[in-house]
Amino acid sequence: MEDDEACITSLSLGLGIRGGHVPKKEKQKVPCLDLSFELCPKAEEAIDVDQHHHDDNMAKGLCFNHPIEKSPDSNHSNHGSRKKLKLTKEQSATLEDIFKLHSTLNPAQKQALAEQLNLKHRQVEVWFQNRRARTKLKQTEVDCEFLKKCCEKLTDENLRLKKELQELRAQRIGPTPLYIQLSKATTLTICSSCEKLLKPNEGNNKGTISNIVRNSSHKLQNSIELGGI
DNA sequence: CCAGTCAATCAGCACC
DNA sequence: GGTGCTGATTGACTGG
Repeated sequence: MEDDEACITSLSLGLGIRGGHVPKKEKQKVPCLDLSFELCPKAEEAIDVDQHHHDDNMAKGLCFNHPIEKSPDSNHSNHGSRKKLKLTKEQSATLEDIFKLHSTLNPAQKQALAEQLNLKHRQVEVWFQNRRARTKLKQTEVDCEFLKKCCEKLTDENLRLKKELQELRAQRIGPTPLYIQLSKATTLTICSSCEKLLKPNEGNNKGTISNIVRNSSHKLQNSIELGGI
């Protein structure tokens, strides 16, 4: 794929920027790496001392990730507990840099990066997997927080608008406390200006105080709904 | 079917 | 000892 080439170049650039002082190994042969993967830790250590400039971890004996030690059939422990690889600052920084550019890598890129960092292909793969998962998790948390704030704002706004509406209604109606207690349904059924809603026998009661209040309040309601607010 | 990815989970380690 | 971070494993899913 043409992408491979381009991306490998960018990987190399990334690494060049970050770890300029680390010379890119001249055609570091895979067999060499593979050999180390197949050796038991001690044997590998011996070879590493000879062949590789290793990082702090290896110097401290902290670089433990060996497939032979954790072959698929030997589930967890060959010899009790496993040690955990801790990436060096430089390794982490390089991985981070590249992750910023590409959150996923193709196999060739992973291999190239693994060789650059003295890691295994699988380790790079796992690192990117975890990084993606944790980035996603963080983003989800951020989104969640954002939505929570939005919800709070909308609730406040809703409350504020309700209050405002209530105040406006009270102002227009004047000092008649009856109106506030009237439900929309009630005002609609009794309104004289809205003939289709008017029940036939309600005409008789038009002149009562309560109906006058209801009528006026419904007229106000209509005007508010139609264009006022 | 296989390789790659993801989600869930485990587990070691450092820090408090 | 509890907790957070992070490397590693496993199983399910998916596209080619």
